[in-house]
Amino acid sequence: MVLERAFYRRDPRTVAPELLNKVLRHADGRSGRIVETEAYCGPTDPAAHSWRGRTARNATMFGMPGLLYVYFTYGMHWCCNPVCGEEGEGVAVLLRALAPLDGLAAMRAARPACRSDRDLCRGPARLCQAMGIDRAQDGIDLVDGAGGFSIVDDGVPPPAAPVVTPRVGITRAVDEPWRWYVPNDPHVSRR
DNA sequence: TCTGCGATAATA
DNA sequence: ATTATCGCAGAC
Repeated sequence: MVLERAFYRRDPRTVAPELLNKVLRHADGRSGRIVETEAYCGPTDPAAHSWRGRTARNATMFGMPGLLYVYFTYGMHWCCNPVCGEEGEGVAVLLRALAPLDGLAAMRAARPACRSDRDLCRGPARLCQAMGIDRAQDGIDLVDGAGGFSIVDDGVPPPAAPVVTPRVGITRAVDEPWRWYVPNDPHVSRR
């Protein structure tokens, strides 16, 4: 049910499409189905935070697979990534959108500016806001669940034919087709 | 529905 | 200076 460490211990380009339709769960009851992901491939990927090696900010990205790397950007937003590959590789998958499943009231309360439930988790920073993920969750283990979060397989398989596109919001390696999303899902950030 | 822009601060 | 973004305003 809860994804085991071996699931994460693979190339992020393999993990990212397989993460589609898995469920991100907060221990407080909030949950959402993952509908959009991107792979970041470490020191060989100029768009990855780990491109120039390990720093204080990206340290978690070089940790054990199954940890959650949470980073701060644009002066006000948090985004989260399950760490993949082998420890020390610096590879991860950015969670870009969820279809909200449970705990919608708590999500709405966490995002007072949000008008429509469709937008609750539509975007990497929006989903972190809705789920209650920020600096306190950087480095938590999604496998043992001790940090209050886990990713579970509830039996819904990944789409047989996910949509593949270049990644969003980057300025380097812009042509690499390392974004995947569930076809025809209204909760995907940019269609 | 789409486009453009300002907010806001850590990082390198 | 740049940034793995968001929400609002204004146009259509």
